[in-house]
Amino acid sequence: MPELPEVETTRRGIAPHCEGQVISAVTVRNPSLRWPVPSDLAERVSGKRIQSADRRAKYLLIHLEDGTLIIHLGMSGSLRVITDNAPPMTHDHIDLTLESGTVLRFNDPRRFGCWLWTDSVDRHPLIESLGPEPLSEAFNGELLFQRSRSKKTPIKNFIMDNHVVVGVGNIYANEALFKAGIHPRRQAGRISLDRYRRLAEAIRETLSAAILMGGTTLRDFVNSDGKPGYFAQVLLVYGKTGSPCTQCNTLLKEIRMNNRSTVYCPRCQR
DNA sequence: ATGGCCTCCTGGACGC
DNA sequence: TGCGTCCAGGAGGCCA
Repeated sequence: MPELPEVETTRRGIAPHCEGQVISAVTVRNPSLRWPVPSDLAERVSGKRIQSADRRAKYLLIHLEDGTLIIHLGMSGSLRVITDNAPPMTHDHIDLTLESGTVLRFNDPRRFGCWLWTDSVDRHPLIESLGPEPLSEAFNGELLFQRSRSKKTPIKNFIMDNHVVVGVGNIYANEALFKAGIHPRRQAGRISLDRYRRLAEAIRETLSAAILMGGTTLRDFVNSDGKPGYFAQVLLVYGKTGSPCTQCNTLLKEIRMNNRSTVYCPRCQR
């Protein structure tokens, strides 16, 4: 799935097409997503003007006059801008038709994504308890240090916890820990402030670089134009088990953590 | 409260 | 060519 860079890439792709537009129709072909698509979604949003296409964590927030569409792409979702009346394909579950004729089309083979509507997004249970954005001023080494005291969970699990910091998924957790030289299994509560400063910087750098390259496409991520992202070409550890470390030539090792593939350099990461 | 595990679902890769 | 198995970018919810 789309991790934060892929969601941000999607947001930037759809924003110019939908901001200021009025929604003229909603077509739900399959409401069976992670949570059922609200049966009154069409009447909630039809005729409403889109104020902005925003993002919080990996949620796309389509702000309307009187509420917000909360969209998550799950593991396999994509949102594309359709301008040529192309017919819907398999797994094209939802169309948002705009007054301009442009269609925002949601495709999600695994259906782990969601489409919800709320009139108070800041108090929505999926949104209100999220940690800071990794690219904001509020996110830094001090924050990670403070929140990690007495935590026994491994550092990789810790930085993937949305209550700590949002938007760090499996690929970028692996990459950031490698850049910061921290072993993914190290206990979060036993890492120094200094090392947390390096880690916060590594997370920030990794995510920013991925956004600049349009996200990571491993199998099937496409942006709003249906194009892949290019960050996969510069991954340092994820998907590179058995390859030599770019720093020391030691062969990269793979372990499972929470059933997610975890790749690291046994020499550089302590 | 904390941490770890399961689960939702489809499809692609791989081995036999 | 076909079939079974495993794996995948998330993250809420449940259980100990």
